[in-house]
Amino acid sequence: MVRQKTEDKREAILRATLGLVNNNGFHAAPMSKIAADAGISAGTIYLYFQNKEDLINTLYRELKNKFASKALQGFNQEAPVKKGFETIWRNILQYKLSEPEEAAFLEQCDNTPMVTDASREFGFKSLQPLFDLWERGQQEGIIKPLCRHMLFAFSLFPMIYVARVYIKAGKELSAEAINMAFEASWDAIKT
Amino acid sequence: MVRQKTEDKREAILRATLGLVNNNGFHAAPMSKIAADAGISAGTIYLYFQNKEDLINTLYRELKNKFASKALQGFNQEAPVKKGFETIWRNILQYKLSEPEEAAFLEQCDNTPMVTDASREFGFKSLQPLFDLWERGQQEGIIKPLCRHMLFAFSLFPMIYVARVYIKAGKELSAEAINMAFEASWDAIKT
Amino acid sequence: MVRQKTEDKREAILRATLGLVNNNGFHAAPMSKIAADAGISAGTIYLYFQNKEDLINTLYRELKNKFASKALQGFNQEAPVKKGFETIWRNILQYKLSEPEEAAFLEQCDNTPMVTDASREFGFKSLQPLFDLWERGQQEGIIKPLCRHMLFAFSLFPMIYVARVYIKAGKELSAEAINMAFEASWDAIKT
Amino acid sequence: MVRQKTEDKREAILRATLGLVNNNGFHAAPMSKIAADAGISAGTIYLYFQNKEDLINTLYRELKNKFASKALQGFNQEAPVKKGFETIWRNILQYKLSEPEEAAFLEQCDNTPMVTDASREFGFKSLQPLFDLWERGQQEGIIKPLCRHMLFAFSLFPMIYVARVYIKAGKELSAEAINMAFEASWDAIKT
DNA sequence: GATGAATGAGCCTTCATTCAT
DNA sequence: TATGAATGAAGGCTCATTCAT
Repeated sequence: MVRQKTEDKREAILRATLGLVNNNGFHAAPMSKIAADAGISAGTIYLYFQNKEDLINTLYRELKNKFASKALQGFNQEAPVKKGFETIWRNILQYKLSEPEEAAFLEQCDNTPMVTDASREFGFKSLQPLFDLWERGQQEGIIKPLCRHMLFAFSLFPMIYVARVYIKAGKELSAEAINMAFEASWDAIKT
Repeated sequence: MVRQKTEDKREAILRATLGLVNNNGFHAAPMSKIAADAGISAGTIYLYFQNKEDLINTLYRELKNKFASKALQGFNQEAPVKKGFETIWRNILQYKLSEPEEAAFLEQCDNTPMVTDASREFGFKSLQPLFDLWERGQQEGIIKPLCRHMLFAFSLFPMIYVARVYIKAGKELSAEAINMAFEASWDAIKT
Repeated sequence: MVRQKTEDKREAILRATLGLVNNNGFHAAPMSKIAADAGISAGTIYLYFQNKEDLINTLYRELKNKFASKALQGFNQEAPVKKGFETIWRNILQYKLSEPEEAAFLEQCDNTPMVTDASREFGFKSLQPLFDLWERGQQEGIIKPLCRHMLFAFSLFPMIYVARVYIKAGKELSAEAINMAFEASWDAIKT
Repeated sequence: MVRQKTEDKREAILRATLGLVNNNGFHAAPMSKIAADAGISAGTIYLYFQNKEDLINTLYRELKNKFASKALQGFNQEAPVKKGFETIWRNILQYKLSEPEEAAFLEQCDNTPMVTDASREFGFKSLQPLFDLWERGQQEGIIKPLCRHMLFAFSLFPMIYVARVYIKAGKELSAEAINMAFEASWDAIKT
């Protein structure tokens, strides 16, 4: 069998990119260093990705996909609103804590022109089931009649921010603190 | 008079930097363009700042200072906790809405290695009076016993995020929406 | 059969090269694109040609050969000088008009260091019968005693240039214009 | 006085470009080598020219200008047609022989996509007085009713081609040969 | 203080060529 | 024979910074 472009190499490039961008931002992740970290030659990257923008956006989308699938794990469309929300909320926190590198990368991407609007839109849509849940909650009168951006801002952003701070400081979040944080999140959006 | 002229130039450089970084991120703000926008020569920047990092960090700190002074405007240490919090909360929102350029710049800076940790720490400390207020609230049993990062995340970050989204979309926030947002913020941290 | 297939591939490579070089010049004809256009793998080219220079020079020589055989079609060594010259002159024009791609390629090659002097010399020699004819004409006192380069320049180059201009503009050359052009060519070299 | 971008440096860059392109074609004239030959740093070129295309086109236009002014030297609008034509014809030959480097460069440019159509058009227009002369000749019935491309092809292209061949071979053109060549040129276009 | 021409390291990307399969 | 993934040396260009004026 003819040698195939190995999935391994593609993965290595993506992983190297993730690591370098996380360490010092996009400006510290030149293609040459990515190649070196991936253990390949610079030109090889272009066998797997069209250019740097494509590489970054591909990584962004793959991580967003992974993030969404983790976030929705065990989520039951028909569960009560609060229960469903808690599932997703804890999933997301869990992701942020257990995959801090990926999480940090995704956050970096929200502020760089290297990531296209299309990619960002794609990322946003990955949480559609959560938005549907909120809408149901609003119809049931359980959730405040705020737009999804507001709801996101009040119930998820804080936790994401907190996770980042804790990760950076190397501290641990106690189960109790997490419970309180969830209650705060819920309080913020419930009617 | 000479002194005046000199101050002008410094200001012009800072303003040009703000504008360029905001438009397209750090990578679109080369020193040469900053100089051009400021109406001076490239070399002149180095009479006022050691290098690019110094320029960015200086701007960051100055804006943080301005932000803090606006945030604390009219704030009375001895007012009731909720009242005091509301004052600051509305001040910050006001700042985000009326100085979107500066606000956007500060947020950009939170994700770039160009801004040193020392600068970030400096920025955080500028809101000390708010942290003191929270502590008093906790002693009075009015505010949840969360760390300041948590409290910040739940009561201020959401509003900041919302303001950004609205600014970007060019929409206006109704007084009513603002009121609801404040209540959500307060609900999130009050006991 | 296998032999057939192999010849096919060689031909496909040469044809792909011709097409690509003609469209945008040598710099737009990378080996990878040639391979793609020929429907083969990049490495395969090197089974048929030593390297790019060899490929280009081979194509150049083959086209020069084809050109010469067309140019001399129906040419009779013993015909009167003017008659013989007219035959070749019209053949060449015909070639330039009916095979513009090949003609354009050959002209491109006259200005690139990719084609060796040896190849160019080879190309020049392919018109030996015409040079012999001119020499006979000079001995008969019918043709000006100019060197072959001069004669070529005055009687053939102009027509080639004109054909190129017309091809580029997509216009047609009328039979009358062709006749006039031939007379001008003849006038230029006849005594 | 503040140091100015020296005209010298600009000239050095143009001269280096001319030399390198002439030696081995465009592909042998990388910006880095041009800079080295000009005795400056690579980045400096970009202070004088926007990019490589701009550099090449600028050089092309400057040489065309120089060429045109040499070609029209001593040309008198009101002289008899043949006389006027001879003046220009000999001027052009003189230019080709005395400035072979420049001439060779201009010819290279006619076959590269690096030179824009606009530049080529510009170059063509520089000989307008000659075209006017031809038109007058046609009105007077002295010159064949051919389009300017044809006239150019028959009366100037050959001489240009010859000059190139002689230059390349390092031979000299005798005054007699030149006279004959002129007569051939005139014969080709006169009625 | 102020200038701006000059630098040169470094970036992204292309492409002729090789070689294990 | 044929493949095509892999290479790595260039190439064009940018930009933070310096320094002679």
